Amino acid sequence: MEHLSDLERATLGILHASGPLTAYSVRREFETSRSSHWSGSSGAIYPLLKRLEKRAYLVSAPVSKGERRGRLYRLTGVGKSALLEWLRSPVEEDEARLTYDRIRTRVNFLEALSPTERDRMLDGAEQRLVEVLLEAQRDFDGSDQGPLEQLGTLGGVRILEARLAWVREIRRRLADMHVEQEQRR
Amino acid sequence: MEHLSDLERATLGILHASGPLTAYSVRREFETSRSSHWSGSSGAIYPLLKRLEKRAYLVSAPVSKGERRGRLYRLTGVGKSALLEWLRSPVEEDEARLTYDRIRTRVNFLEALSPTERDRMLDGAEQRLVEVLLEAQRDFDGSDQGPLEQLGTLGGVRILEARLAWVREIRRRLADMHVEQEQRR
DNA sequence: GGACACATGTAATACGTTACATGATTTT
DNA sequence: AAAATCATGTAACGTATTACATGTGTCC
Repeated sequence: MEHLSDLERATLGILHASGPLTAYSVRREFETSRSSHWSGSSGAIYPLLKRLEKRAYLVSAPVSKGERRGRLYRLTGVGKSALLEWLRSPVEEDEARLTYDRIRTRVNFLEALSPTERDRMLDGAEQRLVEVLLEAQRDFDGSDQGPLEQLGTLGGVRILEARLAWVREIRRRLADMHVEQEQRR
Repeated sequence: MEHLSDLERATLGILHASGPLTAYSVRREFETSRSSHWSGSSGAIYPLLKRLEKRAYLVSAPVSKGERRGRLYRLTGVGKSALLEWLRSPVEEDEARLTYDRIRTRVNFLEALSPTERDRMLDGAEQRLVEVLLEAQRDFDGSDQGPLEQLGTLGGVRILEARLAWVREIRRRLADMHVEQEQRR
């Protein structure tokens, strides 16, 4: 059964949810999904699909839309089993722990900046988060997703809300710290 | 000035915050940090430090603790400038958007499971999130970090809280949906 | 003195990104 | 007819992971 990467598993999931797709359509799913950190670059997807087909998770059939060559990829029984096995497997600690947040990465080194610069950075972060949150909320509200597929999108919204609240919280904390320092003088 | 990866920037930040360090100590910062998605493997860190030294962001001097060979890496002016340039640069949309959450990746494909299996998966996710959140809160409370370094840790806590609340929310939603379906029969 | 953690490093491997090449289809 | 977009793919590149090799210091 071997090991599958998250990108590979997500690809199996997309193929399961959205039926047979061409490589290009798979790419677009990743490209347009706002809550994916994968770019869906062709250099990633095309080799990945070939890989998965060689391992029998997928089969492809040539498709002729007009003159265009192309292959439609479809999940095999093996592929579906692998997807289900993953989804049914116990959630590991790493899955709960591991997150990646580039704003948090910056915040970790806030110390290197002056108080003014810190606030400027956090202000910028706050603005971006607001922008992105609005987008995500629009995606969620005016979505053609079913109630189940929406749940992932909802997670994206909730996490953005939390990140925004957090940035605001630390701006307040820093402002308070600054006031305290002033008073101590 | 070239392009630096996030891991490289984080390394500069660590070196700035914690003074001269050996490669091993840098590794441990990543390994023990619960809110980093980098493993801090030696195969990543040793070449990275060499790379940064070759590009003049760092300098190293041999250190002799007992008989042990080793090199102590220290930030140069160039390195500090690069760090500050990064921290001062406007926050980009991608930094607000891009997050990685393996539980959300799973949830996106919940549809493939039966209602019972869905709940089992979410229950497992909830338990893991509780575990990890408790750890993170302990880290935050009993921490020897200064108030500024704590802010990143706080972000980790806040995001975990949000992810946990989200998982609980979708469990409720799914339960409600299920009840509705029962009633409709 | 044996076991184990500390510490430094390299090699093989895998895989995602960027950039590029190519051609079909649609739009203007 | 030219430009833009759709679509498929490859090649070069960088870099993170895993596994391994090696040796030191410490604890029992």
